[in-house]
Amino acid sequence: MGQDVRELLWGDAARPPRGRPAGLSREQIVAEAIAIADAEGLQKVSMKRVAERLDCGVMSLYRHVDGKEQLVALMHDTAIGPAPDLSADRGWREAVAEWARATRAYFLAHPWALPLVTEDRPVGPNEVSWLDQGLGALESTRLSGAERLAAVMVVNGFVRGGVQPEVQESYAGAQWFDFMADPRARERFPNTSALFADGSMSYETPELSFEFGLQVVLDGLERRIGDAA
Amino acid sequence: MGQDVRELLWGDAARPPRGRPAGLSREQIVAEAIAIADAEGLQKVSMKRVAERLDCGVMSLYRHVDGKEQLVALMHDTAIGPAPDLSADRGWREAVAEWARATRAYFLAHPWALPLVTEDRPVGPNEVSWLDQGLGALESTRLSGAERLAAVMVVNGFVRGGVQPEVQESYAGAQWFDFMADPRARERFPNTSALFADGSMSYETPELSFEFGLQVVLDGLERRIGDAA
DNA sequence: GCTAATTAGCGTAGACTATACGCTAAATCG
DNA sequence: CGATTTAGCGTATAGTCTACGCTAATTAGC
Repeated sequence: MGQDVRELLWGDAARPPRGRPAGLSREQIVAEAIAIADAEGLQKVSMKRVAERLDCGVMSLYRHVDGKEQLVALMHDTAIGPAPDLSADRGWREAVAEWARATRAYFLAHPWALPLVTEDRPVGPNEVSWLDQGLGALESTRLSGAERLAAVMVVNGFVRGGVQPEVQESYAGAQWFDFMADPRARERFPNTSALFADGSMSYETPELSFEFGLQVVLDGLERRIGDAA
Repeated sequence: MGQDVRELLWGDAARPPRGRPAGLSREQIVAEAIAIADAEGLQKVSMKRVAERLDCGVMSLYRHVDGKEQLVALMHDTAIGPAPDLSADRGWREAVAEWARATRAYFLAHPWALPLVTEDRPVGPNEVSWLDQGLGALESTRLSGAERLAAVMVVNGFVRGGVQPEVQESYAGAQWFDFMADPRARERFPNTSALFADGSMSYETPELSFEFGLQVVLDGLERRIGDAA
């Protein structure tokens, strides 16, 4: 029931008019799974929990979804949705910046997706549309295909890395305090403890850090691109 | 037995001379877990498998490790090891480049660590040393503390993002082919399908993509830093 | 050397997972 | 009215992690 990439991609649903009509739908299942993940985290998403929410038997889910792996992949592709349209004529720099900000907004809205995208997993059509828009943002430049791809991955990697401390307890939390509390930390981790001491690690203004990093990346791209479009 | 950060950080093992002596050690357990992950992937690492390799009962592991979560955290911190010493006087640019290349080498050697580092998890002392060295590489610059931190995270994010397609089947694999095989792909994902058509997505020369991205990031940093040290 | 204290090893059991199989119910087609 | 097709789902199986409590091995103090 639906590992067919074609159906997932192009929406050739083609509901067969024979047989018992479905009460459940894949969309409902995925939506409920996303709701659980948003509220309680990805690891609280189990087939049982999803079935309870939909008031159906656990095995009924498998009529609409191949298994948990596919369900999780669908969660991501559904939650991220189609990429924003960047075809406006603002020039590549602002287009890439918008792409980066939109990506960041997604991970802030659905923090559970962050570890997910690093996993080896099937890619969905919406995610492809994001890649496509990212590449499109660089269309006006004279970068080669491989360079454009590399550029999108630089931006994407930067966004993910920057969002992580915003989204996860451990980074901003008491963890650093434990490390830096020991007096020997000054000797062993001098740079980190200095940063910690002056409050630079508190992540109180994540937007500023993000914009700083973004401008760094864009500056680097601009130098490689040469001219602005 | 040992969620004590202190012991983990500073090696204050302080084996108590009373009681039955230990036949197992945390180091052995972690080493065996790493061996499994290297050979078969992280998800093949179970307490049972580790115990089998060590020829001991499953619950014996819990005398040396708090639980699976801590074990996995220890795997990463042990596998990555202490950061390379970058205190040579090559200037910040080459120091950051070395840091990035070393980070990439780690993920290539232990691909299972890639999804791991994106998870919300306890950070270990070796990982802190990497952060510290990364910050140290930028010591000669006039960047503020927060900016240095942001810079390290840009580089780190870039490395992770760039390594992912090198390490995972799905990215270089038949997945893209499925998407791009359909004639409608040209219309819906024009930029991606163009890249796919001319072979730019085959990831045949990952080093080149990596170096391209790295230079982009370094150029961006250089512009923010102004002078080279 | 004996006893108490301390620690390591680990078997059992419980509470979770995901999912393969096969049955039953509900719909349409001929 | 069958025959066919599909949906819903109960049961059972094979995993997972780990809390608890017992036994064994060692040392400290007497």
